[in-house]
Amino acid sequence: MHAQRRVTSKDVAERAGVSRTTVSFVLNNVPGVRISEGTRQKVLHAARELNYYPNAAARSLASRKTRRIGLVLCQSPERIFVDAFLPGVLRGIGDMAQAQEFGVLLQSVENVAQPDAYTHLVGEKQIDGIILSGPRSDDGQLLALRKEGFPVVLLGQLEGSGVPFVDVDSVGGARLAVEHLIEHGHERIGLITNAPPQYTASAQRERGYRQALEEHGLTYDRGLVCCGDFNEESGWRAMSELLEVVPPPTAVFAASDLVAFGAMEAAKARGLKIPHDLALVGFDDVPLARYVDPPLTTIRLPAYELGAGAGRMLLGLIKGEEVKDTQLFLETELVVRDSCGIHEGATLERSV
Amino acid sequence: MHAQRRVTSKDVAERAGVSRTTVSFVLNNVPGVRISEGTRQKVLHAARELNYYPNAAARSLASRKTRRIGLVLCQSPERIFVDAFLPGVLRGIGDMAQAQEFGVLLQSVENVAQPDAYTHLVGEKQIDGIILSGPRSDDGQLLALRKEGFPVVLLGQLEGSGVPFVDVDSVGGARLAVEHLIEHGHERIGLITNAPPQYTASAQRERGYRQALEEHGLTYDRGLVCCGDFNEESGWRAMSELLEVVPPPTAVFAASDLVAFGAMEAAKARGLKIPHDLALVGFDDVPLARYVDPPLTTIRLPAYELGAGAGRMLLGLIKGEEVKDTQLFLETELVVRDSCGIHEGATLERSV
DNA sequence: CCGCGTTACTAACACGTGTTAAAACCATGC
DNA sequence: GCATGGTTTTAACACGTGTTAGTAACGCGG
Repeated sequence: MHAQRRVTSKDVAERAGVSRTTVSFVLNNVPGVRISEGTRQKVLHAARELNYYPNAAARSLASRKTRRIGLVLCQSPERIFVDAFLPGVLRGIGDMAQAQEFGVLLQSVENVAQPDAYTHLVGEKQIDGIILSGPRSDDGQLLALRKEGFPVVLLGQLEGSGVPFVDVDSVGGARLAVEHLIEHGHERIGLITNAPPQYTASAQRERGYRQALEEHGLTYDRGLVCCGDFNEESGWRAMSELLEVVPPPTAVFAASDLVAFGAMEAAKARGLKIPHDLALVGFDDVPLARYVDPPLTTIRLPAYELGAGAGRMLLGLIKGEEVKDTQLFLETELVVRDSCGIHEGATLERSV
Repeated sequence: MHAQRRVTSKDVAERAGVSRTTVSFVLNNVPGVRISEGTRQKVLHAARELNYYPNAAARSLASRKTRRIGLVLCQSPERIFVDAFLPGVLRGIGDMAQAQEFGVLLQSVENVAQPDAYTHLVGEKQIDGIILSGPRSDDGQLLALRKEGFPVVLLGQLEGSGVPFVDVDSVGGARLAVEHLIEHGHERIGLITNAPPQYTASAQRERGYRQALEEHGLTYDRGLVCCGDFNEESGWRAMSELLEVVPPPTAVFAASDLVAFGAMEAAKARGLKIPHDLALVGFDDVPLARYVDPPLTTIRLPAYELGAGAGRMLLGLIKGEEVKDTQLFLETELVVRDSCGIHEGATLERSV
């Protein structure tokens, strides 16, 4: 009727006229065991003829390795932001895994109150290692895992925890943005942060802003700094405040594109022309940054590279290699569009 | 040193003073086997005390079930489009899987030339069923899988193949958009398709456009139909053509938001005010649709529900339930913003 | 006391592979 | 002919669970 009986390594062995063990040796290229070229070919041929696939469960059971990694997505307040980068990150992780013939098991943790939602993956030995996106500092499970030596890599850092991670170089990115404005003559540059300062990323972006100012001999003015809170609404409010300052800034760095969108609308609502009356630079390069009016100059995050980096690092840890750079910061990239005023008078950018 | 020896069901059995089989009976709630409440509690207690997790590989091997489903993402030309919905779809699938204690194994197929990139998942028995996003009609592997009775569900349909699928009701969605325009007085309504007509989704959206016209006694005018090609550039070109027609349309339905963005720019470039001089409705509700100027009225696709529907259907097939609705079309939703002219004079919509 | 049905449990095998320790084979030199 | 050493191959066990067939305990009517 259905399913012709599964092909096992025993069938391959019989077909090739050898023992099952020999088949295993050949197919796994076991080091230290020399197999004559003749038998090797016989085995490979038989396996191909029978369309043999080794059973993953049996293999895992015997070898104690699953050839799978877990990707855990923790719900974060910046969901919209995370969503925009998820496809790129997934591709990065997927490519690395595929290259080493690993699978990727996805798990999303809805509820922060139930943080053991991914522990079962480890307990059941579903995976050999785990990539955790959006880690919470109050995640006890995480530290427990690490203590027992289970391979873990974070996407985004958890300061002081010592857990290996891959993250964006936010400081450098912010500096890139602000230096760009400075180089084009601006001296009064406002900052709208992406979030309250207790968020690591927020503090780092502010640090970059500060560094850029100081390195170019400009003074850091607290009055030119306002706090964003992830969404555009907060950007609107912050920009409104900044425009009350006298004299007002000639340029603003908004440390998040979403916040920048709100800020842009607020400036427009007051009759200001961007970039003519006010230059604006964002951060993240979310997909719609190039569509707003004017197209937003911003800092691109290396989504694919984040995923690929985390995947590569985790696979290294799993294989027991001595991974040296266990804390990886990836470089960002300045994407120049119109909102910064460099292209004054140019028409709508239509390229990718 | 490391890893205190794994806790097995044998340990639980000894601790509870029963046999290993009894443990299995209790933990799996095997139907038809009656266990006294006393032993049941003893077993559960022991398992909890020892922090016991059954080994997934062993369980798979013995039961011939993996409790995992595969999600295969095929590269499609509409990548930008797919990316925007991926997070929602993932959440939908993930939720359904999690509810039944299934895992989700992700696999992306980069290269169309290598379509067997996901066959190994089945051959190795990594998964019990598969969800295929962006199926190609020339995918021989797919039909082979189906023929041998392996549970498959498509995201997006493959006409005439008979493979179970979940898809958007594109016809209904397009009708919704066009009816909205008709109800507000428009009689010359142009269509810009999302893609060349050989694409199923494109043909369906045109059909919906046609149905809406006919049901309201308007005649279908070939001259008011132009072909888009996924991107905004094609939308720009198509809109330029439509505006040459005399008399020009008073409203345009662009069967894709991206195409609509290009069309919107083209209209603006000719000095037309949207929605005053020309009403515009899009399709997809990509995240940035609410940010363009004016915010785009469009048709929302139920991303989460697509994932949830596919997940539910696949899990049903796996459990051998008689799934009756094996071809599922999900309803869309009209999202009214400003580009259609209904809110004439209203201020920028700032709500979610 | 015996036979019988029901309930609660157990012994033993199956699942398909990895891997170790030992055996078979083979050529070589004495 | 035989010990030697190296190369291939094999038999046998381990991995941790699900599951069938079977047994002990128990109550009950005869």
